[in-house]
Amino acid sequence: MRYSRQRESILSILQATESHPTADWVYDKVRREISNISLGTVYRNLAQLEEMGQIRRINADGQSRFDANLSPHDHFRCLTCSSIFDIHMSHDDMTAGLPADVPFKVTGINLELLGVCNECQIKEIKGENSHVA
Amino acid sequence: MRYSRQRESILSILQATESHPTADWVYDKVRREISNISLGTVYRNLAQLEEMGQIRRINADGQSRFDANLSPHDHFRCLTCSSIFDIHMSHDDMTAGLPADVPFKVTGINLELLGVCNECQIKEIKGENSHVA
DNA sequence: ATCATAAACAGTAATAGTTACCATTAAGTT
DNA sequence: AACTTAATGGTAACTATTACTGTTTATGAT
Repeated sequence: MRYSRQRESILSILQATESHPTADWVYDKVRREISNISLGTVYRNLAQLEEMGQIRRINADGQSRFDANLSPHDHFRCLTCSSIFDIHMSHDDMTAGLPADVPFKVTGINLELLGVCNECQIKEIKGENSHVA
Repeated sequence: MRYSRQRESILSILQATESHPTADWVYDKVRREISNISLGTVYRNLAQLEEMGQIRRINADGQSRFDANLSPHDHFRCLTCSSIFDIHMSHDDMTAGLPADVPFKVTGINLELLGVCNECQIKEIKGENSHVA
């Protein structure tokens, strides 16, 4: 992977915020530094940075949001305004005694495990989908 | 809410599967019963059923998936083929001793709390966003 | 049973977020 | 400095979803 000013700028913008921004928000910000940067470049680099494990993708409603904070943590998402807040709490605490001191009205939990299913692992061994991401 | 054959059909299709289908999959299925049903009708009804709490929406990658199984459970999503599987396990077990007997290679957990943030609760009281979903 | 009302519809157009394409630029190597 | 090719900017295309509009239909009242 070759260095690029665009990617560096995108990453540092993400690292400087705690707001879990969308690609569009990043685009607006990075344009102040690189005025003619293309939106496609922003998307491409966000995908690459995710692939390299330098940022996390959160998919809320219809949009991706990005987070450069790699310390293990979870998120609270407001169903009204779509804001995302960091939650630093053990999963046990979260599901057991749900937040009393937290200014959120929590109405639901989405827990999702990610990985590779059995069938895909088998195919992987057979080399059948080396072409799949 | 008025009865409609279309909505009934959509709901019963969802209740008959464990595959967490997309709107498009539901559309294909329901067309076998109501051949001229419109895709817009499928989307509208899925949104209404969700609103009424009769189905759950799961948002994976760029698409919504739907689940009529209302018993509390979580999901495993394959990063390769996008399949979603039900996980019936306590959150404690899930995050503590992660699945050993399960045929998934688990590489990540997304836990997301949903609800209404402090700011939105205040606005709600003031009646400022009665127009917001 | 007929009628009136508006919810729900089918069909289509429009939108939003994202990806693909391609000619040009520039990072890194020789 | 010349070369190779990853990465870019600009634009077109694509996919999932929503909005619009005239028509149909469920349902409650006459």
